[in-house]
Amino acid sequence: MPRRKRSSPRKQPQQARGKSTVRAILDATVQVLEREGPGAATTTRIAEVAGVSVGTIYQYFSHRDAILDALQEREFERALALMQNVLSVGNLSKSPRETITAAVQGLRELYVASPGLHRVLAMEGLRSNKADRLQSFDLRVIALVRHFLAATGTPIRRKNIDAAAFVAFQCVRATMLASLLESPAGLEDETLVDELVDLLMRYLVDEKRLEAEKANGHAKKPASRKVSASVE
Amino acid sequence: MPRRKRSSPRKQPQQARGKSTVRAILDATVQVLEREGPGAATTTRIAEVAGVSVGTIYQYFSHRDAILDALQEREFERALALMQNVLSVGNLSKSPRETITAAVQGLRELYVASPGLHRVLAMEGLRSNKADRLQSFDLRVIALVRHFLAATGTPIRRKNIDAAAFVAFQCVRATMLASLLESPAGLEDETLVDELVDLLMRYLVDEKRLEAEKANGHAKKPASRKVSASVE
Amino acid sequence: MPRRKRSSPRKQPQQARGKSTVRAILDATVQVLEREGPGAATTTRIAEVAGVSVGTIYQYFSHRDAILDALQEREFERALALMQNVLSVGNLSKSPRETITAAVQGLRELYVASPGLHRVLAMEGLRSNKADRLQSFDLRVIALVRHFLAATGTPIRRKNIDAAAFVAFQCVRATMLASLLESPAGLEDETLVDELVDLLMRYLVDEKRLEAEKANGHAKKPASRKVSASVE
Amino acid sequence: MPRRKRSSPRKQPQQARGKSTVRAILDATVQVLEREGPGAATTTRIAEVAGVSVGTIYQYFSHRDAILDALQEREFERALALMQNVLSVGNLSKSPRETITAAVQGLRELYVASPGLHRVLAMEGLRSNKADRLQSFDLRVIALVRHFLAATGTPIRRKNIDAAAFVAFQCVRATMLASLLESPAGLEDETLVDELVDLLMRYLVDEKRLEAEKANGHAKKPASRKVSASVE
DNA sequence: GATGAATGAGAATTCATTCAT
DNA sequence: CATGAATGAATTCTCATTCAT
Repeated sequence: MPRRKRSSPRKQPQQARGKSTVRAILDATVQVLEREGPGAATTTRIAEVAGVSVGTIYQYFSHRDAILDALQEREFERALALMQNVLSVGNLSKSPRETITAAVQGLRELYVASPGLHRVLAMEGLRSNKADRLQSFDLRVIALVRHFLAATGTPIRRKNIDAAAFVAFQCVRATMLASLLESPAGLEDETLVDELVDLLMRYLVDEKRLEAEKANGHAKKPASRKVSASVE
Repeated sequence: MPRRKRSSPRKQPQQARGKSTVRAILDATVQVLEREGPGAATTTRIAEVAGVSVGTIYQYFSHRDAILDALQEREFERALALMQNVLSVGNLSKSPRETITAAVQGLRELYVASPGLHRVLAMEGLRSNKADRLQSFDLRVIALVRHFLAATGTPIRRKNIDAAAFVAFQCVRATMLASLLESPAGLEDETLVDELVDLLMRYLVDEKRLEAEKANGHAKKPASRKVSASVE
Repeated sequence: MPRRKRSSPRKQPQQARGKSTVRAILDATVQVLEREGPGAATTTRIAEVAGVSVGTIYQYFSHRDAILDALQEREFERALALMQNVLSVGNLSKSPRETITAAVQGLRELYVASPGLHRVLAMEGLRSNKADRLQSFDLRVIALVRHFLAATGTPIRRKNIDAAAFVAFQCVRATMLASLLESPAGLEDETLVDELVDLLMRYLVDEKRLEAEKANGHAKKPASRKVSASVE
Repeated sequence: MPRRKRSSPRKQPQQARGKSTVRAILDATVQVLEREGPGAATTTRIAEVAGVSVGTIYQYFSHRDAILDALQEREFERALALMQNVLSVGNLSKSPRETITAAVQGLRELYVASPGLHRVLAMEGLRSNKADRLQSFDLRVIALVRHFLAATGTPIRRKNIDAAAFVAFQCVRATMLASLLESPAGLEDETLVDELVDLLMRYLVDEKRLEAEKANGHAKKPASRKVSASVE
């Protein structure tokens, strides 16, 4: 009886063995996705590659999609960790362009590492509007960014930070994914990063004010407003 | 015992009846997609809604996906027609921002008209790398844009026009689709268009030079270079 | 939406249950073939009769025809076992006519046991030129026969043993099948066997020399030539 | 509504146009069978190749299988004409071996001309036990043969002429078909004919008596018994 | 008579999920 | 806990046949 959706939450692995089994399943899924394509990622095949039986999968995941959910979660965590790293205190002194470059570069590495996975995650995202999951990720990133902006005083051109974050996120994500899947001629990796960085800089940062402030020796008090965002 | 797969190219409707049947099938598909979601778009359901039998579908489409291909083609045509209209001679005098706004606005209407369809088209695009189809669409749009740019002399900031077109296309497409499907709070329709227009303007157009030229009374000879693209 | 064709090699039953399931499927197929005719042998009906679900069939057979292939293999094995028995060492002293009679008689029993099956196997043989499968069977039988001939010193009239084996095989097979399916008046079972035996004797064996040798007290050294075949 | 079997006998073409249409359909069927294989011989494809519409086929044939029936009839007629020719009065003086060779040779030409057709006819023969059709053909051939034998006085070894005719027919048919479809190495066309002729001669003709009679100057009165058949 | 669009029952095949061992 | 054989609903696609034009 396939595809019956039940919400009985599966056991959270509480033992070491469980943890490694879950990881094996997730890794197997990614491997299958990368090497054999989305069509091959059946529960049976995943179990095979993971070295367990189908039954075992259902010990840890309530249904097939839960595997993908977990994978998405994992990718979110990685992206978040990346952002946290890029926006960490140690980088407060970097220029906005440097910071953005680091972020885009980092994200690109995430995508390059497993394009097949991201392809499927994107498909799943389209298939089932799991807004909440994405939402929470968004919120965390935005919080991170806001914090960083406040700390560095980077002058932001956008009024509506939420909208800007959404737009920026979609642009980066879509462009990377598409370039990875289509690999269009004349769009080498560096070009891609350069274009995206430039796009983000011009879209997000008020470069005029940035230079002024730089010249000014950072005279402005960046933390004086919760978020220094304005258009003009 | 039907088993063998033969990819007989399907009949092009030669009678008036056939034409309308094809349209009925396509429309039914869109309708199902919009009202019942991607999962409901089975050949049986489509036939049902179209008021024909399954067999009839296969008179005109070699396999289920061919319906989606046709639908994509149709949307491409519409988008192309839109662009052609926006970039038509009558609009040569419009400002770049006005032109871009018109384009984005128009595309948005296309997406709003059938978000479910575009969702599925996006999914299909991810599933099967049909680069060629997209490619030909891209090329035609780019040709259109190049022509327009050359005619109006809009100063373009990007060096690599192909890359820029690719990035711009992905940004607009992804953002629209996502905003339609997720309808995130605080991102109303006008906001979306505004953000995208601004993004495109800043990414594509050399606004400094644009203003200079405007002040200059268009002294520059725009057609003097094949494509007036430069960064700075 | 199952669509993609993947020819995953099916599992070899590793548990006792699997073995008996495979047998159940094969037996059910034969039963359906015999009782309901070739047209009734759909996967669904076979599963029904076998007391399993369709899915189970596909655990062990990659596609419908694979069932028939397996059945053919099984019949080949049986025929081979029969021949091995007939041509065994214990029968070296039997006269050629006795040996041929035993072979034909035995084959007839195989056909009589499931004429419907052999009908379908013949049809399949015509439909898809699976030369290799037949070839390997042929070769094994021919090897068997050559060996026996060499051991008994039966004088063979044919020069071209391969051609003769082919012709003989086709004659026996076709005649039996046709007589079973058409059951023509005046061709009772014994008549059929008699006719075939006589046909084979006269076609294959050099009876003149046979008698001479018999009179001679088997003075000839039969194994002196690899195969004592000659015309005249 | 496929495969509904009705027995409304279609119109016999009474006009010239009808005749040629029927021929076109039959020829198209053979052509498709030969060039595209049994699987391609759908009514639609046949109509296409014949240059008519499907509807037209049903004007002359009550159902698909009727086309094959007609084709079988046509082949039967050809075979019969061949036999009639071979066994004609002009050939009374030929030796039995010459006559048989001519017959086998002629049949082979029939098979070689359209092996694909004969393959399908054989399959159909297996599928639907249309004993009567075959029967009437058999009877006519046998009558022909009996007549010839009586006229020439060829001494026949078989007691049961009907059984012998059946066996001989099956042997020739099966061997030819199989050799055509499998084209086994080492069985060239002449070999095949030689083997079959020898097989038939030894199976059917009493060669000892034949030579005796020849030496005797045909002293025996061949017509003295209705059929001069005996086993020794 | 001819046409060919429409029909729809029916066939093969897939794969998420369960559960007895 | 793990296993993997069994399940069966659901899906795609075919093709002989009909009948309105």
